[in-house]
Order: sequence, then structure tokens, then C-alpha cells
Amino acid sequence: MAASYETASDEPSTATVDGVVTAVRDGIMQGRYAPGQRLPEADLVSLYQASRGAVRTALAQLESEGIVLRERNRGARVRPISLDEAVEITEARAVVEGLCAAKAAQRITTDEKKSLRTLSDELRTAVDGGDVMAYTRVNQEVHRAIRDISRHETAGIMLDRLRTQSVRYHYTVALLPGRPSVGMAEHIEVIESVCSGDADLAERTMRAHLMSVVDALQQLDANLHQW
Amino acid sequence: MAASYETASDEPSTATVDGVVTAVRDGIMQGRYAPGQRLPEADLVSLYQASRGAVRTALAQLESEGIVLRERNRGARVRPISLDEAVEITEARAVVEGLCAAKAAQRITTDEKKSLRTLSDELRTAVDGGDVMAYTRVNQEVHRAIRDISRHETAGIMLDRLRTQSVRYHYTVALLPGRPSVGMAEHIEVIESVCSGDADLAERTMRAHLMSVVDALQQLDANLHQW
DNA sequence: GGCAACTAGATTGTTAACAATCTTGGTTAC
DNA sequence: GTAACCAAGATTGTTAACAATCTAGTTGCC
Repeated sequence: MAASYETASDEPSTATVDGVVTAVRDGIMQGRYAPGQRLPEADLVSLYQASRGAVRTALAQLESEGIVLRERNRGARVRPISLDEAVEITEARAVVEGLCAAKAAQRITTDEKKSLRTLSDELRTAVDGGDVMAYTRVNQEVHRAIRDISRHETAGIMLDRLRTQSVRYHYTVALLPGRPSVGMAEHIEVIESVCSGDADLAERTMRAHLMSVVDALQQLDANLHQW
Repeated sequence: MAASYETASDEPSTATVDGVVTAVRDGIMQGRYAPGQRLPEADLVSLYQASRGAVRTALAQLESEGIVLRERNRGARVRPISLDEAVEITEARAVVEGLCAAKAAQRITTDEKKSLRTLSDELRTAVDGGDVMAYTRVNQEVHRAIRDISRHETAGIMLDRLRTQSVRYHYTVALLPGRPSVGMAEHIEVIESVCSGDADLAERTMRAHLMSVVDALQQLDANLHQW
């Protein structure tokens, strides 16, 4: 597989360990690597022009991130995520992002309020235009912004990890009928509650939003079983 | 440093990667390795009789767990944790353990209620006898039990990580004057609320308990600066 | 006497070869 | 025809040697 000696696209040296980690991680998050797909070391070596040691270290790190599964003498695979797990991950996100929202409400500056509300407008135009891709992107930007405003490093690191584990499900949720407009309303509510400075309200609003994502996930599951 | 060729205690072969990881992690959590202390690869190799590659992999994993710091060409050190970080970690624990308490309240069986209440009794005898070590141990057992009863794997993994990062502070908190009796009362309240089956109440109680630990941490800080 | 440059030792990073294990395909016996 | 067995290839795990980098101590110069 991938016998060409040429570099994959336009990246001559992903050579470092971190390079391989981010390349494979992005590949998994973008769906280029399917769940359960094998990741032979030799392929990654020739693909990313890195040494085997670097690939090995990268795989170990990805395993500890929970997105790659390794079995002794049987190599690495993309770790499949069940819907139950996706629900669990979203529940965990709900409480941690709730914490971030509360802290953000306490610490937000006027400049940050302005840029948050700019995102509100972008959300509206994306949903009005029916642009699901843009909706998904701005969506993530909102969560990212609140996580940054909270200035809570520990929570931020935890969310990074949770997000990489669950991203594959997200744009599936966005495709549910009526989901974008519901999600937009919730996001704007979250933004306003954070801007209000009421930590308790901000936390409750954020949690409610993510619990509604849990509902959407289970609805998705029901739809799949119906087919 | 550590020039003795004898094995540390009674473990002739920690040879595997996981062995080194748990050995070093326990060493850090038990305070045998001080914050900031260097961890030269060669020393770990002779101490635990493992290959350098295994030690290297182990250090990489410990770094991703956040308890070891590595700098290029400068080796690994035990990562020092500031009080601000300890507060952040405890805040994060508060919301995640709150989630566990809520789920535990929903899912607890009668047998589990019994063993939880047994821990209540153990707590009382430990505090009555003034046994701080036993108090600390039962303390952790209570949190562990609730985490198990919740059957929330994702939250469990997150808590494992958070706990290893903050354990060094815990038994410092337990030494504060009057802390054991306050902590005992809170723990018993948590246990009863989980047993009651009221998810909302259980979550609030658990969060209140851990926020009181945050207060204790900050009080500890104030005491230190006063000296 | 103090400061800068240099050298030797120690420590980590990288690569390559070797060993162990698993998978796959074919062959043979029943 | 099927099932068990065996061997070759492929894949991963481990070890050891080599290269690069940093640190500390020393020497020489100002």
C-alpha cells in the first residue's frame, strides 16, 4: 500500500514525532482513516517519511489519547467508538464545558464579549444560508472561544482530548433534520449567558446544550436501527 | 545518584514498559521522587532493570499523563505542580466526580449501598481514632467506589489521570486542623445522597464536597504565606 | 581576579540490525 | 471435500551502537 516514494502531497518532512501524531490524528478526525482500519508501521514510515522509532512513539501517544488501539504483535488500528461511548464522552464534555462556561462568565472582558457576539452573527448567516460545513466550523469556534476565555488550562487539556475522540460523530449530528437551527439557538443562548457574567446560568445553559446533543445522538441511533 | 546495583526492594524484573510506568508513577505519587527532581534514563534502567527503549517509552507516556516534564536533550524531570494548578485540577474533579455521583445514584444496587455504608463506618472509626493515614485511605476508597458504581468509563479514565496529578496535595490537605472531621461529615453526606437515588442531589453534594477541598487548598496557601 | 572560550564527560536522540510473533497460503491426510 | 498442519512472508518488539546536544570544569587572556 502506498508504494510511491514521493511524499504524499506537499509536505516533504513530517519527520518529527509530533508531525506524525498530528498527521494521523487529523487523518482519523477527518475520516480518512476508517474505524478499525489497520495502521501498519511500515506504511506510516513511507507515507510521512519518518523513522520507525518516531512512528512507534507516535502510535504509543495516540494510543494513550484513546484514538488508536494496539495489540501486542498485532499492530495498531483506528479505535472504533460505539454510540454508548460517544454518549459518555458528550456527557463528560457537558460537565467540563459547563465549568469552562462558568469560569468564562466570571473572567470575560468587553473585547471578548464583542468577538463572541461576532460568532453569533456568523452562526446566523451560516444557518440562514443552509451551509452545514460553515455551521459546523463556527460551532467548534464558539466552544473553542469559551474554552479560551475561561483560562482554565486543565479543563482545556481535557476537552482537547475528549474532542479528538468524538469529532467523528459531530458532523453526523449536524446532518439531522432541523438540527442546525436548534443548535444555533442553543449556541446563541450560551453566548449570551456567558456575556451576562452569571456563572451559574452560563454553566446550566452550556450543559443543557450538550445534553441536547446527547439526545440527538440517541435519536441518530434510533434512526439507524429503524433502517 | 542511586549507585546501588541492587534492585530497589523486592522486584527483580519491572522489565516491561508498563512496569516502569507504574513504578515511577507510584514513586512520584508517594513522594519518593520530589517535584523538579531529574529522572536520568540511565538511572531508571539500572534501578528497574529495563532496557533503555522501555524506559524511554515509559517516560513518554508519563509525560502525556502530565506528571513528568521532558525537554529536548535535557532529559525528564518530575513536573512541579503549582497551587493554582492544584485548584484547577480539583475544580475539574468536582464536575467530573459530580457526574459520577449522579450516575451512581441512578445505577446503584442494594448490595452496593451496603458496601458504601460500610465505608461510612470505617470513616467514623478512623476519625474517632485520630488515624490520619486510615482516613486518607478510606477517603480515596469512597471516591473510587462511587466512580465504580457510576459505570461511566470515560469519567473514570479522566479521574484516574486527574488523581495521579494531584495526589501529592491531598494528604497535605488532610493535615489541616479540623479537616478530617469536616471531610468525614461531607463524605457521609455524599454517600447518603448517592444511596438516596436522587441524581441531582448526589451531584450537588459531591461538588460541594470538592469545592470545600478547594477552599482548604487556598487556606493552606494562605497559611504558607503567613509563615 | 574575573570573564570568555574550549575541552571532556555525561546525557539524550536516532538509526539500523536482529529476534520473536503472527498471518496467510498451500499441502496432505482422512 | 474438509480440516489440520506446516512453512514462508510480513509485521511488530527489542537491543545495541552511533550521532547530536548539553553541562561542567579548566585554561588562558585581559
